[in-house]
Amino acid sequence: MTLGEPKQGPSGTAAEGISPCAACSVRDMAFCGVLNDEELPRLLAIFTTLSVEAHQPIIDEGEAADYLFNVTGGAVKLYKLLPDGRRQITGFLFAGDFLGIAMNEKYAYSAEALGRVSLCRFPRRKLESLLDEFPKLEKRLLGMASNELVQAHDQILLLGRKTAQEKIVSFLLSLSDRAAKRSSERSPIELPMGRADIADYLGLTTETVSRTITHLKRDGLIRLLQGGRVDLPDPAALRDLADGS
Amino acid sequence: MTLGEPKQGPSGTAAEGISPCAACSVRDMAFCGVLNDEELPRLLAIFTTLSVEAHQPIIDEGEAADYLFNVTGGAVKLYKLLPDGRRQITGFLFAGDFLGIAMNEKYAYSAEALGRVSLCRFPRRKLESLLDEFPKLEKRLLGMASNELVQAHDQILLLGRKTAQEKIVSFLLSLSDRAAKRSSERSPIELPMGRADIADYLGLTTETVSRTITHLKRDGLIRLLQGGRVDLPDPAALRDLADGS
DNA sequence: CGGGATCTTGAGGATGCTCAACGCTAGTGG
DNA sequence: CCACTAGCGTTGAGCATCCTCAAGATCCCG
Repeated sequence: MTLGEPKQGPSGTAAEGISPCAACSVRDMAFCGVLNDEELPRLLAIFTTLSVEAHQPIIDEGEAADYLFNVTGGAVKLYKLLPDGRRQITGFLFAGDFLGIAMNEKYAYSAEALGRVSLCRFPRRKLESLLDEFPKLEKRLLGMASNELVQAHDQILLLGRKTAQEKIVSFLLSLSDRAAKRSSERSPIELPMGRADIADYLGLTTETVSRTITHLKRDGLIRLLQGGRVDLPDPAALRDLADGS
Repeated sequence: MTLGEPKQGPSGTAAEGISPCAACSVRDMAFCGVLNDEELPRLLAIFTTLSVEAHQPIIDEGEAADYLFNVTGGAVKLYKLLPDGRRQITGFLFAGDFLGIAMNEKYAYSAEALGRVSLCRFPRRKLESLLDEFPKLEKRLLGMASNELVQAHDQILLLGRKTAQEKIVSFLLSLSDRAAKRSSERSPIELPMGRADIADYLGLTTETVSRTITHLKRDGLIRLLQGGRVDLPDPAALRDLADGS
């Protein structure tokens, strides 16, 4: 089972009556942002909002890709597994990110809620019909896919050729950059994921992640705050560390 | 400079007069395949064919992404560099593959011809206009971008969590699969790239690539033939090795 | 047939992993 | 209110995989 229907939260009721898009804080960042107020109802008609509790699955690799999602709040991890249990996290999603571009009838990876997550869920067939109706929607998705590919190649460079410290620093900076795009503060940054998730994202072990963070802390390059928040006092120095220059 | 104009080969003349698409062996696999004979002239009007000699650059990371390409023959490597010279090859392209989806005004990586390469070159602006005219073209590109994302995530899993042997075996199998799609034989496969390129693609060194190949050879899992060709006598056994099961 | 590049093989070493113990924190229930 | 516990993070010691450095083998092209 892909999505636990019973876990559908109380926000599902918000879809009745008033438009959830009106109050949506990520509408401009998400792909829906290209639709104007007259076109939006066509989109509204096909999606439902829902929320998923922490640690609950959202999609499972290999299942039929019947739904696509927009993350409107919270954080999501995407991952793939090898038969013996080794895990690679392929990405983290935050508010405004789209879930499901990378598919092929079947989902290419699994997704799980990091904390409580709010989502808009679109039936793929219906969304594809809308793409025919609104070419600018399709153009937007193509642009987002292109951006995701650029990021994927950055991650490939990181995994293939960077040291543990460069990986950690690159990771922190990318979180900082993405927070800035969501018009949050650039620093301190939130770390909604645990050390094991960071390790599986960067191709390391939890021990190495922990040690490297301790090292950065001792060098005064980062500061650990309450609630898993991290302060980056000298972003410029970190940028240099991130690619070994 | 992105593309050495003087290197433009004699095939450039083929664009005058008869359609190069009529004789194109990869038309069905490439994105042009969705256009019928009446629509094709609109595409013909905007692109030029050219060939690039071995080891010559095709695009450079960071340059303005003014052109997109279709590979019609030969092989191409895509790569990114770190400031200190470390290199990560992010992919190899063969006949029928599209070059340039992953961009953002600027190219996200560099591309270089492995041997002599034949290309169709499209000015991006003009191609984007055509996308408005032919939505099915845009749909096809979105589908290709989606496929590329799936493959990128496979590569991320490989780089983050696979051993040297699993990486090599996965690589050989993926070449075999892609050759099969181009309706070539599934085995033996061609290796148009050197050991150093394979190493930079898999996040290894040339020595480790060489040793691992030697090891596979001793175990009878592969056979090295003339001209850098490799025979895979037992694909099923290799599939098991590829993901550690 | 010669020479440069590429590939292979070997020995030693370093980065990051494995295995293990300890500390911290938050949630729980008495 | 506090002891208890479970999960997570940190630290340490030893080790394995893969890298580095080096030399020899092979191939390819002139």
